[in-house]
Amino acid sequence: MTEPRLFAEIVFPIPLNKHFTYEIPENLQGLIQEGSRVIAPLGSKKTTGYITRLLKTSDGTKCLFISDVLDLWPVFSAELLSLAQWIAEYYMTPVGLVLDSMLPPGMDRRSEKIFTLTASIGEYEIQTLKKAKPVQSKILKALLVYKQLSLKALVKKVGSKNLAKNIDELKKLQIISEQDVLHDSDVNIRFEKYVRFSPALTDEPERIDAAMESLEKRSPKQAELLAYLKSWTEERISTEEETEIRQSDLLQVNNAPLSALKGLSEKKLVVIFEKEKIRNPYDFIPDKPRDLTLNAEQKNAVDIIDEAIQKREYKTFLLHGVTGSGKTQVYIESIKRVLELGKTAIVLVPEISLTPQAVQRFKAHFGELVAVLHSRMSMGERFDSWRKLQSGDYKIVIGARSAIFAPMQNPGLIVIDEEHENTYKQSDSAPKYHARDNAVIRGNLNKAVVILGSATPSIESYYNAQSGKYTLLELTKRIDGVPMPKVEIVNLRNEKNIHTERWKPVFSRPLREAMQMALRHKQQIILFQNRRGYANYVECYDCGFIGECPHCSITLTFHSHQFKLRCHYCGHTIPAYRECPSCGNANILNHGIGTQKVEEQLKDMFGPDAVVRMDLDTTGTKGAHGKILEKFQTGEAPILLGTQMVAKGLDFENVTVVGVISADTSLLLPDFRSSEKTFQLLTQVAGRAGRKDKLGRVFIQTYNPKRSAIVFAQNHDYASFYKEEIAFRRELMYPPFGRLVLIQFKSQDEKKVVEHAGHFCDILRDEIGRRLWAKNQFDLMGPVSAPIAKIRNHYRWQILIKVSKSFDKSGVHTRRLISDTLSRHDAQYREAKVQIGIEMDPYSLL
DNA sequence: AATTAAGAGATC
DNA sequence: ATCTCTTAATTG
Repeated sequence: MTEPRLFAEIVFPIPLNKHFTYEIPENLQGLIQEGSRVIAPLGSKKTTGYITRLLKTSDGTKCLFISDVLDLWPVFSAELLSLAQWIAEYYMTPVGLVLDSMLPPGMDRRSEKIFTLTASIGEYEIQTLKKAKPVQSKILKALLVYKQLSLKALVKKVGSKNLAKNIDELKKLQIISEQDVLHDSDVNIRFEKYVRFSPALTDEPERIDAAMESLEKRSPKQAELLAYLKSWTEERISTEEETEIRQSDLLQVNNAPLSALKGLSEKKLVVIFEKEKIRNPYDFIPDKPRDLTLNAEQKNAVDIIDEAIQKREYKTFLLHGVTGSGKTQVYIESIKRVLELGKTAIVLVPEISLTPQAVQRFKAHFGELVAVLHSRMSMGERFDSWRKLQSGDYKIVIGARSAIFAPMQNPGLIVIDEEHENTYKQSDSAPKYHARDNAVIRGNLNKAVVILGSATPSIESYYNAQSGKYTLLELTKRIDGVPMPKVEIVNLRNEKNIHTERWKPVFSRPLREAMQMALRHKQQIILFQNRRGYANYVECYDCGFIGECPHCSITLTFHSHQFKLRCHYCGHTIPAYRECPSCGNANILNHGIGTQKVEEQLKDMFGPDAVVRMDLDTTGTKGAHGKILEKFQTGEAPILLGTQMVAKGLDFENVTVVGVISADTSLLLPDFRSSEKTFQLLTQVAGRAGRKDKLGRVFIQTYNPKRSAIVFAQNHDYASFYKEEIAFRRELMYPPFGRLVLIQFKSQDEKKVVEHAGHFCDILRDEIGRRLWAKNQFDLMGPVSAPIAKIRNHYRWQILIKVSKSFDKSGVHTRRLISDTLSRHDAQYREAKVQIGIEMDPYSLL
């Protein structure tokens, strides 16, 4: 009796919104499940694909066999598969790409065609061919030298592109042959060699001594190794630890050559074996846990959260706690409850605050159960974390946004720390998802509790808490009774010399005086300026010429260190102007303030060693981040200056003065969220001041002292800020009342971009028009040139769609509208030259 | 006549 | 995404 035939639906990690049906060969039946990774022939080669569904019958006519299965267990659980489906639909991204982004990079495998010479060909034959078939002659020559080459390598060696026909001819003549070779994955399990006594010897310890004696004379090194291994083993047995020793350690300690060990192994005295090595960049010994005594508010929050945890139901909490109110303690306590139920936990933090210190804090409580996942780890490190999470060895993951896809078994709790942070929105590559929103979906699928924590919740989340979608928990007091810092607003317009000086002052008098006072008392200072480089832009005083990037339509930023002008979008760098390239005069002005300029002035005022600067330019190398913070922590440098990086989660006891050099940098951006962002930033920065018994002072410098984002931040008044902001959002139908979709058009050809954007918009209007029931529900903005009209030589245009959420709650209508428009536009106007990108719920409109 | 460059179409 | 096939332009 033959087994019934089985089929499977597969998606591939390619930008193609389609699945394929394959047949499962008999020998793989039972090994392939929904969520498995397989190798299957696609087009002319084999590729890694993901099984989304098992089928009893096939629909199509053509149907190939799956070649192989890649893992013992499916890499995607049923819940992750569902989550991927949801993301694919909501963000209008092919499922294959979504699934791909859920795995650590480097795991997939693909095949490649490799060509080899089959006939014996020499210089003579190659020369003969040269006239009639020069390309074929070149192919043979390359193969003669390199023996075997892939198509890609062949193209490179030969120097021409379309080799297919020539290769076909050579194949027919049986001069060359091709082979489909399956490549290994880029990342693999790493093994390490270990040594221990042979089992026979451990039973009869006296034989060890006998062996040592007999080796003493002729092989002293071997005897030495045995002696060391013996004492090692005895010590290990007494502490009930594993008795094996890492081969490299054993050899290094005894300064012995590998051959000595080999000798012992040949005599069957020791066994050398391989063990998996887990690559973990956070492999330090955990600290002692900090005191976890909770205050009344924290305890109350934990109790309410715990109630939901015990019910094993989905529920989302918004934990609104002022800076320094101890939200992390609430997380840790909640995680403990979840672990007790045999469940696991996911903790998301913004990428920049994923410091070793932050990880250390969780490791102190959960030790070896903690895994870390973020994009700055190496492939091997991510792969190992991922595997041990899947196997259940790790119970907790701390990671950046993509850790929301961690392969946890039975997650019971998902924490999103600083939930308002825009780093949770992926906006550069597909899928353009929001990790916080995905967390809520995943929580639902896994019946897990979700905690969104923030001192300054996003307007959307707070609204959800108000309307009952989330449950609001508040922490209004700082731990240990530390008072909120006193915030002073400094109106820069009142600062003297502003009109007589060409350069606007960096430091106002009040801030300067407070800094001097703090330094005198050996206290520390944190300064915040949300723009790196030296100056915003350079301008010629005489003719008005402004330095701009030739590839992107933005001004160049002056970096005084290297005396260069740099584009912050594409990195284009040119020497700074000594005289104006337009009029030739040497009257170049630096406008605006960057961290470098601030640093320079600080060094002038307080000496060259007083400041450490932390921004993208100084934290480029590995470990630089930690070194800078250490310099500040030890008090070596009393002033820490930086961009956003210094605003987040840093706790230093001795900081009494915090200064915001310019609050206007983020306030004046053309973005409906600019005042929300400013409020959040100022509140976060202010939270860095004052610990324990020292009262902190915060100075906010601005030219717009009346702006509500600034005034409310001064008073630590989230409620009033929310009230004002939500009214504005409601009136203009911005989120959370409306849904935004950004459609971007990109091309090197400016005319084409404009044309396509216009055409797309026409169809969009037409599509809206034919939906009579939807009339006036969609608001179109554009097409317009994007705020940054050109990046890396690509011109950018955009259309913004705004739709009321009360009309289209789940977004189906909007997605339908867009996909209909897309297919019509594609059909009439198919041109690869213009890229169209669709982003749901864009975070930045820039 | 052969090669090269560019565009369209399909992938089970 | 990546490969293959088609078509038209380029070249000696």
